[in-house]
Amino acid sequence: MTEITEFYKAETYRVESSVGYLVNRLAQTVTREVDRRMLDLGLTDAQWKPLLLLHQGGCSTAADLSRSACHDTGAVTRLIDRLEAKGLVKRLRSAEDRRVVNLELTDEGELLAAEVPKIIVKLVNEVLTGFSQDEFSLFKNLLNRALINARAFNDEGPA
Amino acid sequence: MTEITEFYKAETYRVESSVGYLVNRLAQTVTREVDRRMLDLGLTDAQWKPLLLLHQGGCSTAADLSRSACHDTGAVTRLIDRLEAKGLVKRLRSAEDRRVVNLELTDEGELLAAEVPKIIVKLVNEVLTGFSQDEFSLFKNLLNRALINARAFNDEGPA
DNA sequence: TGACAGTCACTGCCTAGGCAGGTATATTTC
DNA sequence: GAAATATACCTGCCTAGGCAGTGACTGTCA
Repeated sequence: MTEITEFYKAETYRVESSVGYLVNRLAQTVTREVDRRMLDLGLTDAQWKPLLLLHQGGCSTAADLSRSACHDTGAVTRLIDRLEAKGLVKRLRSAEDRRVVNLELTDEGELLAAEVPKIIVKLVNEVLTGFSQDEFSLFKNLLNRALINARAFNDEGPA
Repeated sequence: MTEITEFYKAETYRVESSVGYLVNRLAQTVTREVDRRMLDLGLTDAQWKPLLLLHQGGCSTAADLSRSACHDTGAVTRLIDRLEAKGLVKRLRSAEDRRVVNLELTDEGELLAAEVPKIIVKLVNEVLTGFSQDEFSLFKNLLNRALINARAFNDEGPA
């Protein structure tokens, strides 16, 4: 087990000065901006990801999507409900495995999905304004390492 | 206006390889772990922050909390409803300004709030396992710069 | 003083996700 | 082939937040 450095102490902890605060606020702020820029497409931040995953072929069922986004399957069911109601996704019961519902984008869904990367890429590049290539790599490296540390919790499970 | 580097391109964009993905996943994973560790206290990730802010004296009204967390005032109203229902917070209509409802922790609320920093600090330090002091500083610096870039969107408003 | 803008808390309606439980179907194991 | 196990999807109930609109109140300024 690696040594744990005391970057923070309970006695002097302040919400606003924490890394956790920064990470959450960054996610919150960007999410909100994505929502705003997706308004023209009639999409939300939660909806563009499954749309793009279906478009790019990485996922084809609700189970795929829930694994891919680390979301509850119930949440995904309802997310698909909303996408289906908007006429962007079709549900097709699989013939091979009758438990499975295959998801397909409608023509309109495909059209929207194709627009998504342009918006997202533009925004991410803007958020990284002023970053050098080295800083960009380092940022990803640090985020990745923090994520790996955090993920370890899930695996350990309750003692 | 600073130059914007094309770290990502729309044609080759993949959800899983994006910095945005890392930031969101990190926030999501840590949030879920906080929820788990707060179970004993009967708190959620959303609830420990207002509790601590009231405890430390940084906030004393719903408006304070909504500004502090960048949340909708409606969301805060309902968050306080839940904290009040748990017997952790009291609402006291202000005499000086009768629009204002002053918030106070109950005795039980104070007790819980005092436990919160221990849990949070332990978790954050664990997430930063393996980080050097330099990396820690750099991480905060990069997050801060990204956040400042992202915040600029809100200020600009629609064109 | 009386209109007006701003602030505070709240409400209804929406999207969104977690958890627990249920049903149908597949797969594995004996 | 029957029983146990796993998987896929769905549902109800919960917390949670955004947006728009409301009523009560305060401060300002003509």
